[in-house]
Amino acid sequence: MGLRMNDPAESHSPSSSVGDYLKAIWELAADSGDAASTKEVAARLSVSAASVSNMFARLQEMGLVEHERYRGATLTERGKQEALRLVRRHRLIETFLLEHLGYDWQEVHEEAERLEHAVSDAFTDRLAELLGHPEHDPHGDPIPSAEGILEAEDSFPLSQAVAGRRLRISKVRDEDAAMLDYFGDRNLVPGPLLMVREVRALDGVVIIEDEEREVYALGEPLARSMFVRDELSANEHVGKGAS
Amino acid sequence: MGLRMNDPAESHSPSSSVGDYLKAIWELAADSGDAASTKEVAARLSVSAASVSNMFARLQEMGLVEHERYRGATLTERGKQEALRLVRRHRLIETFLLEHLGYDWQEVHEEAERLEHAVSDAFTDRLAELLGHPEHDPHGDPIPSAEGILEAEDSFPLSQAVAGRRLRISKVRDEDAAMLDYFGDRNLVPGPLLMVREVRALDGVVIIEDEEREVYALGEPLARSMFVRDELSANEHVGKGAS
DNA sequence: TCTAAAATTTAGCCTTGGCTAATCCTATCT
DNA sequence: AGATAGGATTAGCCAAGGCTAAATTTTAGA
Repeated sequence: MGLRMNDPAESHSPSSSVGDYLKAIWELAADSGDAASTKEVAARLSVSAASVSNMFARLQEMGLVEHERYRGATLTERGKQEALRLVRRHRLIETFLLEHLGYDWQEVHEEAERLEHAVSDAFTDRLAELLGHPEHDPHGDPIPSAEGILEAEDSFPLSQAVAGRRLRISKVRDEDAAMLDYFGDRNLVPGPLLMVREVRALDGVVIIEDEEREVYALGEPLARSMFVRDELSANEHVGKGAS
Repeated sequence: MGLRMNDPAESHSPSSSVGDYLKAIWELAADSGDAASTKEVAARLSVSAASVSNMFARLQEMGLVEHERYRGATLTERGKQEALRLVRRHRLIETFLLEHLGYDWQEVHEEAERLEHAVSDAFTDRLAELLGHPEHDPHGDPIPSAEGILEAEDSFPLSQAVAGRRLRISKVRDEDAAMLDYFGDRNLVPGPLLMVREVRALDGVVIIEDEEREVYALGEPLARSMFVRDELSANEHVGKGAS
């Protein structure tokens, strides 16, 4: 944008495009564990693979990702912090839209996606205060702290549950509006307890019962979009430490 | 960026740059009455004159301004509506930042300037509802309606007042942070009544007294930044209709 | 009226972030 | 091992919006 500067540290806050890439890489790493491939990022951002390839090189230049040719990109520490800043903004903004402006689940994502690039850190922190410093957004996703720390994740998709367990819904995927609606209409939102009646390997259907004894059979796509946490509180923390 | 379309009507919402130009032209027209010159717009947007010249041509192309070479630009009806949409957003956002997020006068402008390009009309209208459909922002500036109608302006700068009049502060210019602070600290904000003690042609100093009998001598720059309205309520509405 | 200063426009260049088409790796299948 | 499909990269292009320097038009002063 015209401002010349040789400063190699480039402390500008990244453009909105750059931020979108960082967030996409972060999200992909979060659930595939691995480096984000050109193709995955392209799909997520609705952009051509060539553009992604191009941007990977620029992000590397800026010190935001590590990129080995033909091998995908992973965030550097700085890249991760930047991504988390955006995630924090996004989730706080979503919370605000849902709780104070009467948005419904589907409308929220798009608006937050635009706003997260326009607000300052000062705005974000004051918004957090207005909202009472929530630790999760209404989907159940944890909100990174202002210092860029994200709560460790101990939930797993309902599709991996075992029958007979008591579970608590921790979050629902916010990618598909129709699913969000389905869950929302039935009060299958973060918070309530569930009982797992059956997990059918045959077709991936999971049968659950909620606290009102209502029973639902969820097909695999739905079961993969609902995340749950084991409900056994403070007694089973063995075998998770080392190994 | 990249979406091909021949549609001459170009119903895209304008880019943030285009919006900035439209708003600048609108604001300049508002207080100079005339077409906005290249130089004025350049100064207001901190951009080179060449860039403005360039953009004037593009805005003309888009049907947003009327531009005669070497003669400045004026908004078309469409351009004006677009500018008013942004002004509405800006003023509602400022109101929200001041009233709900604890911003102070100086911080507000910059944040609103960025946000006004990122929010949707839906957001704007819901925000208006949250705020109770205010008709003025905290500076005293009227907020255009969702339909793009702006209240007629009947205030004038204090520098044009005459001694002995009772006036009500209707707004303060929000361009200079130091001035805003000066006014804010002394509760010279939209609302209160003033008595004009003296208007000194010699040096432009205006001497006023507020409702607490506090007396202030304001130099011309300050007096030009405070806008007032005659306080004589519902008896003098003659000679304003036709003619 | 003529001329010089000021404002405006034009020309030519840059960066960001897209795109398509062509080429190049990698990995997989036979 | 070798052929080949599919993902990744490169090459070359585009538009938006900036910039500076040079040219042009207006305007104001003598």
